[in-house]
Amino acid sequence: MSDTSQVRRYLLIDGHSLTYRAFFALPPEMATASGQVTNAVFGFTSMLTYVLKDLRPDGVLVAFDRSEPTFRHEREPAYKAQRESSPEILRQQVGLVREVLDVLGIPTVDAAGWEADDLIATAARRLAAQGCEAIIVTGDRDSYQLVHDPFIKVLYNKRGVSDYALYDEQGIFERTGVTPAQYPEYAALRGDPSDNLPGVPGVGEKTAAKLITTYGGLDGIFAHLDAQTPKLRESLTAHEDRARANFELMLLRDDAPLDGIDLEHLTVTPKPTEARRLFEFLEFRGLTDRLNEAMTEVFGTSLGASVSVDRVSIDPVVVTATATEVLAAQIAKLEVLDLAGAWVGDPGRSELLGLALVTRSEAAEVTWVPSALLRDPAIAEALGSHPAVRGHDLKALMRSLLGIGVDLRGLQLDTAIAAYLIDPVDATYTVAHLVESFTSLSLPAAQAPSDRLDLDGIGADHSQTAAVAALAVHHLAGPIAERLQAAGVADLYASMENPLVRVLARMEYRGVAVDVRVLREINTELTTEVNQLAARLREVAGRSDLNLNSPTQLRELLYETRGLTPLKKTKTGYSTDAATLEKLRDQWPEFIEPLLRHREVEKLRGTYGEGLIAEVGPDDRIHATFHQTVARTGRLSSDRPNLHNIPVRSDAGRRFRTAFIPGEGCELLVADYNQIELRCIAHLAQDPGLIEAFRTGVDIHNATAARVFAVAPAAVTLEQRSKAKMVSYGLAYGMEAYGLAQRLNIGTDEASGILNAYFEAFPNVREYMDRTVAEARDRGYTETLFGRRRPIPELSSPNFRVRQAGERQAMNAGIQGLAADIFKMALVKIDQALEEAGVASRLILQVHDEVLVEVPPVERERVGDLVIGLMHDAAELDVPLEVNVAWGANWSAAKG
DNA sequence: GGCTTCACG
DNA sequence: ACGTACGTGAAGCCT
Repeated sequence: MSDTSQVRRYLLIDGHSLTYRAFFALPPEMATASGQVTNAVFGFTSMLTYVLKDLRPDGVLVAFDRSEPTFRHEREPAYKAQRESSPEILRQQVGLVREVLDVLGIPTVDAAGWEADDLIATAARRLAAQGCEAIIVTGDRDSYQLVHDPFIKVLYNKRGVSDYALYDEQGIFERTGVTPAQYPEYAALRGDPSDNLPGVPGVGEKTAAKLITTYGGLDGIFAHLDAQTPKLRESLTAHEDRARANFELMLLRDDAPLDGIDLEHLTVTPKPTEARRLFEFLEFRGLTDRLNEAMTEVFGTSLGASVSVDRVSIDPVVVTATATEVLAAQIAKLEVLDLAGAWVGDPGRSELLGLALVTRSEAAEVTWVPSALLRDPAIAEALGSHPAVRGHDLKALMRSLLGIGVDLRGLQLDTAIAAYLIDPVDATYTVAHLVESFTSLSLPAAQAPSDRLDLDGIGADHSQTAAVAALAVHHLAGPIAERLQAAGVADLYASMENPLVRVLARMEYRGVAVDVRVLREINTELTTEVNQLAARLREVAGRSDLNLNSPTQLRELLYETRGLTPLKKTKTGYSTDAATLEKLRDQWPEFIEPLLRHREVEKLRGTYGEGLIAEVGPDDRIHATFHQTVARTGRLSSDRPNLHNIPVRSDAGRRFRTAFIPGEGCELLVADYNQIELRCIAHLAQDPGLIEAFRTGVDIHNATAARVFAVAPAAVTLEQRSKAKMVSYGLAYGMEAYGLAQRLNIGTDEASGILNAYFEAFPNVREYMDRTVAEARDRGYTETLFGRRRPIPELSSPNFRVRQAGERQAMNAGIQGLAADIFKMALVKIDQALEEAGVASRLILQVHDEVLVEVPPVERERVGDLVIGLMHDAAELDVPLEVNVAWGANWSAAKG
């Protein structure tokens, strides 16, 4: 901060002049995603940042011209003269500059009929009279005349946004050859091109300065015309009136009204929340940080306070009955329980060190509870029964806590999931991000080692990080809950996503049992086959060093060495994917056939053989993580490993499913929805034909084929049925004739005929697709029956291709999203019912429209009925939801 | 880290 | 003239 014992220093900024400079210094392509051009406002703000940091003033005043026509000046400064051409974009940005100043709490002034120059001159002289230092920041030279040691200086913007010169009297003299007081007469003679002011022809900088210094001023010069060369004398005589008029114009007035401006107290008091919002809108990321730093350094008032931990209280390492009772009682009394876990490694997977909970929000007090203490029954119970738990990505914590006997049942708000519902496209749901976008706070930078708490060496900095996260949640909860409401997704959150967190945590915690011996056996067989195939392929190719996993090498071999006709291109070259190879097969069957098989087997070996074995835990179970905030349609996703893509379509691949088994003493129940997406389409489109078909329970693809190909259901051929099936599924994705043709290996004409026949048979479907796209375009987002929203900004893209992709996404989102919603509701209900029934059966896996449940034989009938019933009733559509159920000793056996 | 390929619904 | 079916995650190659 500025040293108050020194003379007080103020910056007087010419807002128009600098905005104008910035506008031309930066490219007009600079704009926000929404299209607002920001070059001038960015440049101005950047200049402001530089000058604040460099000059460290005690206060700032920014003056603007009033837009009304001036009564005094006939001349128009260049930027005004060009208003018609640079126009709207510049004018808008002057408005934005004023908004920036407003949120920063920097005083501004303007007055009808007065130019910024005059307001600045007035302020500068008054400040000087009080013994203060005034530094005028401007790109206009008029202000040179005000320079007055040691009180008034000019910081002149030479060019760009960061090139300045600071002039005192000496500086002005060196720059112009005259004193500040002589500057108006000097400028009257030579003119000011940048200010649209013509001077006396033949009089440039040097002559003007020489004349002024020799004769003291215009009067002296015109009194000694005879001393000049004939040419100069002639020009001066001819333009005396202009020079005299220029002089009048150049003189700045110092009697402008500074209404409401207290020059003694030009304080800067930012409005942090509004500032964050505005800078967010303007997309000033790095600049915001620099400006914030400057504001903090110079004025000690930052744009946003950090989340701060006043005190982390540490409970006794030695667990005494009294200590735990006290903590448990304290937890029970808290109205909300804001908490965050800390792990050595992966959240939810590695060992939980403990958790931080906000015990006194007013004092930003956080209590650190090490894991050892969490095992205490009193504390476990207090945590488990607390009805209003809030946190960020609490599934990870729930999963860890289940491992030490704590069952968090009272989740009220998970900020990560709430943020996902508010904008499922954003994809960055870290605590720090949310704090940035939902509050005016920020997260403190990592603590220096010396600041670390000493918790017996264990988890020292982790506890601090968790403490900050818990407090961040505390600050986030309000704003996020508000936004959930505002976005219309609060009900969806409360009824579906919130309860689902614990359901998934329980599934992850339990995991799915696998028979590792089976996995190894499959893997060994696959490895043998891969090796044989590889040897054969290298021989056929005559290349012992051929890497069959390298698309580059295959490309070279197939298309260059062997000269096969390339069919499809990728970004980097010709494609060698399976569909392409299939078509090239006949050109070199003895290589391509084993290559295709090699691809398949190598994929299975690498991804599933090796991959799954590596994920099996010491309990012989696989504990994947289910992500609730990833898929933009509302689906779940799975990783480490991905249990959503275990092979089933090929015989070789399906074998992996035999390794997925029920736990000891259980059977495996596998239940899935029959044709759920098609049923969603039938309901959404309200298509009588489709609805009828589903209600009567006929083979849907057969019925569809009968209608599309106009034959009796009994006369439908297998080929017709498979075409109809392809069309039905393609629909949900917005497939076009070309795509259908590719997949059915038929001509585009035929494909187009089939599509048209489909839409004629089921007219409401096409109407639904059109309506959905139109609605999404209007609103900017799609919405499922359950109120799940998905923004589709692509719909307003200027790029045709991108826009078309957006249309397909819009068509698909309502369908895939509705199916996902239905399934999520079913999961929540099933888990809840199993718990209420007090049975030992557990959900262990879900795959988009399929659930796996471990069931002890005695519970078989009860649990089977319960699962079928709940899935069937998960949503009320105009078509029935049909559920297939199968039982087995492994996932494959159970699959019909 | 981007690209290609491929496993699933 | 161009590209062409939605949504995921994992592995291996290549720069």
